[in-house]
Formats: sequence, structure tokens, C-alpha cells
Amino acid sequence: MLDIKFIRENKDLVSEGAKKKHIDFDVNALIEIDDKRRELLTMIENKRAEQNDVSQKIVNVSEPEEKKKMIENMQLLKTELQKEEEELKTVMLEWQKLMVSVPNIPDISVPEGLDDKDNREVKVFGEIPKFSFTPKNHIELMQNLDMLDLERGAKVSGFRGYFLKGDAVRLQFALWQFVQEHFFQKGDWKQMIVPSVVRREVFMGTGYLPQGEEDLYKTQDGDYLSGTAEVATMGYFMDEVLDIKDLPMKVLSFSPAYRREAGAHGKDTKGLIRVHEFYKFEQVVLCEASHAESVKFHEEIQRNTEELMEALKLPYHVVANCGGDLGLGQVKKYDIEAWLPSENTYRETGSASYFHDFQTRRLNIRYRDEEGKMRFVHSLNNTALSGRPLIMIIENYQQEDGSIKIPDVLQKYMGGQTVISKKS
RNA sequence: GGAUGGAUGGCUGAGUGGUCUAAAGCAACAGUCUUGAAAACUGUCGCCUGGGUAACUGGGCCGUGAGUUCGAAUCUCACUCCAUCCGCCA
Repeated sequence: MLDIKFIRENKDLVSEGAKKKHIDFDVNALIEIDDKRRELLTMIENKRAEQNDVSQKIVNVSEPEEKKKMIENMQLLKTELQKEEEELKTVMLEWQKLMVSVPNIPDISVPEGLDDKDNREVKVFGEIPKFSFTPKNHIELMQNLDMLDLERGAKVSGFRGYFLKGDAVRLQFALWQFVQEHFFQKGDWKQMIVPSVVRREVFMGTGYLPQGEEDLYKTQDGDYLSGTAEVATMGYFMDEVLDIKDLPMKVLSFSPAYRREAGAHGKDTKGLIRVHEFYKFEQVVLCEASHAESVKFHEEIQRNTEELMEALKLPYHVVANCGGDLGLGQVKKYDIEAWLPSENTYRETGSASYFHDFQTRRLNIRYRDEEGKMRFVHSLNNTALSGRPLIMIIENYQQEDGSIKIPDVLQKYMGGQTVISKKS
């Protein structure tokens, strides 16, 4: 959500921002409604002032006739007041509906464009592997090594269901330990394992609702399953006032992630690229309300993820997402995409974005600045490691005989094992 | 599922229809004292919002929403959340 005062003062900026994101939003309609809201509010406040004033005087009037007359006048005033309040309520409903759909303004450095085809490559790391044989995809590799069971996954869990088995489990846990240790070594990251069942309020606050309802699983109690630990981590700080000494607040959160993939029925139907349920480490940062701080930490959390990929020696590139590929609240976003040999292309493994105070205004997360003024903190998040890098490791590290080398940095978490090969 | 209690500013917490314009304490900020710091003392100090260059000033906010009343933190109703106990499950 943006500040209505800011919207009024910068309506062209807001309008152009929406256009850049290819979101249809009529700023003038909002301002028109806001004019009406202000006009009503002034009328109501004047009547309330009179009511407060007279009510206080009534106490001291001893003359019964005079007192009676004053009360009668106040009854009349009250009727008018109630009528205007009713009117205001109607206006407010429309006002709120528009307010939650105002898109945040994309940064000037965000490329123009409609969808992910227009994203701009900003960094490339590593050599794309050249195989002296035809590389297999992760499904074949994993099934041959008894690391994956999709048939039983479908039997038990349904479409996109899967079981990870054997060395896949060991490799996956090695990855989690590696990530956890990497962030622990930085010293200034707090770690949490956070809930995935989260109340509606928090989804509203983080901007996943009201838009995006069909992408979420819902419980019969009206709660939702979150697709990222970002939601619960932000919710942790909801309605709280942070001490400026605790900023920046850096949190590495782990949780299961659930995604309905409602709009992606035909996409990536095989294997582990697109699944309904996976685990993920997420970085969340809350910082002081300055654009420069947001940019600084955006680069930092992006770099953190790159460090992980580099340590794992996975070829990747980074794209700056274009306007049309940004969410409602995002100011700027980088996607990190790792090389997937079987598709001969880069596939997304993580996404780093910052929001200014778009989320924290809704969630009411504040701090007191140097001057003692209450301000909304800025929020950012980035994937640290999702479920996908496991797939990239398996495909990039495959050898001609179908065995898979284990990345150097993971070997110590697997008892010194260097390769995954067929058990005799 | 049943029973009981609760929700007040950054925090703790008083407040049962009209000086509540929300006590008090803590924290914070400024000052005095001090070589410096602490302590002590003095003063300032809730949040949101309208108007005004400013001094200042209007309105709202005591979990949320309705209601009673000339007037509600306070009375009534509904809801949400939290805590404790019992039951159920593990």
C-alpha cells in the first residue's frame, strides 16, 4: 500500500509506474473518491467538534428548560451526523478497494517490458558445461540411482507428487546444512524455522492477497498455506515497533512451501522443476526507511545467493525483471537462474526483491528514527536456496556412466562421499 | 469440543457514564552536577489524521464491528485473538 498523501502529490509518477508494470490502474478515480472522503470527513469533524463542545457545557447547566433545549438540539445534530457517517462508510469501502490495488512504483533502473522475455541479463557466472556424451535429465538420472519415485508420488500425493529417496535425501540435507552454515558464518543473520499455515491477515499484509487467491491452498479454518517463508517471517514482526538498534534485521528462514500452480497446468509437468510442495531457505531483511538502504541490502541479499551458487559451482545468470514481470508491491527484482543441461537453458532458482514500505505499511511494522519519529521500515527478501538447485546439481554434475559427482563444499556433510553411483 | 479469565500508548499497568484533555512507573530525549560516565535531581515526551510558514489548533484512536446515550475506555450485543483448565489426539 502507498501513502494517500504521496499518491495525491505524485499522481503522474504513480500512473506511469502502473503503466510500466502493465497494470491497469486509474489514479484519477482514486483521487476523485479521496476528494469525496476528505469533504465528508471535514463535515463530520465539524459536527463532532460541536457535539463535544456542547456535551461538555450541558454538565454545568442547571436551568432545566435550557438543558432540555440543548439536548433536543443535540439529538437533531446526531441524526444529521449519522446520515453523513453512513455516506462516509460507503465511500470508504470503495476507497479501500482502490488503495489495496495501487501498484508500488518500479525503480528507474527496471527495464521496460511486458513479460519474462523482456528481462535483461545483468550478470553471467560460470562456464556452460560441455558434455562428451548426451546428458540425461534429472528424472532419468535420479530414477536410475533410486533417488526419486514419481509413480508412487502420484499414487500418494497426486499430480506433481514425488518421493525423494536415498542419496537424494543425503544430498538435500547436505545442501540445507551448507546454506545454514554459510549464513551462520556471516554473524549478523538470525535463523528461524517458521510456520507455513498462516492467517489471512498476514497474506494481505505481504501483498499475496487479495490478488492471487487461486495460487494458495486454503484450510477449512480459513488459513492459507504459504508458498514462501517470507510470509510468516514478515508476520512475525506485524504490529511491532522495532528498535533502531536492531536494524537492519536480517533473518534466514526455513519452511516448507506450498504452491497450487493454478495457472501452470501444462508447464513443466514432469520431474521436480514445478512441484506443489518443497522446502526453502528464504532471506528477509527489514531496514531503515531510505531508498539507499533498500538498494544496498538488495544487492547484498542478491550477492549472498550468488555466493551459494558459486560455492556449488553452478553456472548461473542474473536477470533484472522488466516492469511487466514485477508484482504489485515490488520496486525492483532480480531473478537468479541456474543452468539446466537437459533443457539447454537457465531456469529460475530464486528471486530477490525490495518493496520500500509497501508491505510494512499494511503490516504495521515501524521503528522510531533518530528524530524520534515513527516510520515504517523497508522490507526486502530473496531466496537463499529453494528445492531446484538439487536438480541443477544432479544434471550439471552427471558423468557418462550415470553417476553424479558431489560438489566439493557438500562432501563434508556427506561423510566425505565424493560421488553418487549405483549400489551393487 | 466444554469452562473460565483477558486484550489500554514503545513497554508494564491504573482506570465501572461527564475536569479521561488516559494516572503512575519504565524506556527515550534535553538540562544540572561530574575530568568523563553512572547515580541523583529538573524538564520534555503516546499514535494516526485535517488546517496553518509557524506558534497553534480541529477530529479520531483504549482488540474489531454494531448499539444505547446529549455524552462511552467505562453499559449492551456480535466477532477476532490470547491465556489457563478439562476432554480428545499424539
